[in-house]
Amino acid sequence: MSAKERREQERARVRAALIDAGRAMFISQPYDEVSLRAVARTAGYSAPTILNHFGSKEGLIFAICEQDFGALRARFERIAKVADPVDRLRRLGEAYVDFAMENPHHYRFMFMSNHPAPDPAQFPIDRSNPDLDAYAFLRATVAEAIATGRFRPECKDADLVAQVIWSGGHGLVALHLTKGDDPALTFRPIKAAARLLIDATLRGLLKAED
Amino acid sequence: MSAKERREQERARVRAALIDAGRAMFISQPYDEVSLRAVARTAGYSAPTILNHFGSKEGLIFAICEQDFGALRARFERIAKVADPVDRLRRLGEAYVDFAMENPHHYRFMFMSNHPAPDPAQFPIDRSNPDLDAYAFLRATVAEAIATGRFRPECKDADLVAQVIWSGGHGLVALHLTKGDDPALTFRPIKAAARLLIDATLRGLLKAED
DNA sequence: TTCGTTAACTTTACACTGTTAATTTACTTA
DNA sequence: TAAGTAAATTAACAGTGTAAAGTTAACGAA
Repeated sequence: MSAKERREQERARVRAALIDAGRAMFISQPYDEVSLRAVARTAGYSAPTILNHFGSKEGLIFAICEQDFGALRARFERIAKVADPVDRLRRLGEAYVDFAMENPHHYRFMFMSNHPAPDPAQFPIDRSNPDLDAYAFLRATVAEAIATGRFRPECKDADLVAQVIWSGGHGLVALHLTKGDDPALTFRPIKAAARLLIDATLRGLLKAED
Repeated sequence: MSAKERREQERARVRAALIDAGRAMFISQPYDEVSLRAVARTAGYSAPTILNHFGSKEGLIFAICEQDFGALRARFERIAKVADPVDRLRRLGEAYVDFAMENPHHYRFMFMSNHPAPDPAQFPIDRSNPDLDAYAFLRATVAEAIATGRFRPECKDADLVAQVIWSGGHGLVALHLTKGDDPALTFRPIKAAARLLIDATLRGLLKAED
């Protein structure tokens, strides 16, 4: 093994250690309550080391999320095998809501925080590959259902339909994450709401016979 | 005028000045990019004066939002006169989306930020009065539509149905506010999406004959 | 009128934050 | 062995929200 390779391996090891330490804290605390210094301390490094590896605090959090979103991708891959595109949409919605509630801080950072899109050079997300990108997967499934004539005639635009469906799922999750503990809002169990939401949205978008 | 009254009036004047200065900055910048010191400076006071009046930074921002949400309430009051509850729901959805897009930072703070519910003593929002609270208004309208037999039989729970409808609207708005400038997501115009979303959601929830 | 009280505001200070710059340390290579 | 390089460190910067202490002015009672 060359010296350069060894250096790179060591660098990857440190990077992994920082991500692990960061994840341990980020699982239980949201983005803005996890301080770089705290992560660095638990990892056994100093704060600027994180910046050296990830460029910024957001870079670190994004790296953590990027890794853990593999779990969502894995579920998508299983769902991709479902033959009927409408069934697939249903399963997709359930998986999306489940994932968000299991990883609230990840979800919050990825879909509810306003940050410039991460540097594609450092974190390449293939937006055109449905296997890797959640929205692309949704859009492709919608397009398939449109192509096979399942949607109502006014639903010809796959992006528009996908965005309407995504809005429902995201809204349900986001409200629960931000307002779920508001005692004045008697939230119904999210599972029940998700079921009604998915059923109603699809019924409203699909042709009557479905 | 008694001295005490004069003092209270002066206090209200300062309070209004702080709110005005805060609003001017908060219109164009989100919550976390508006610093107390900056607001205080433009209002001609020192930072702790804001804390004296509003208890915390969030207290100030909430006071600003609380005032400006009067515009939303005014629209709701007009909509309240619409006879048909389903028509009312439609109008409600449109008004909600419009308001959010016209006041993105207010919306972000009120519905997309995680803060403990504001002290009810200082900011009393009557949750039971539909004229004042957006969710209460939505819920009451849903309940009326349920009572008059417009919704499908599985839609008996006004809270559940209201939360499903709210999810759609909130999700659409929230996605546009956080991801609206992501070049990889070709967002369709929000007006068009809102129309399809509202149509589809209601069609999916209402009885077929509607 | 004068004195003590009170309220409102300011200055100062604290404990943080993410980030940058300068510096040290260790290792590789010529 | 000497030079060079990469990666860590410490120190420092410019902010933040907020708490405590100090200042000033107006008020009510003697």
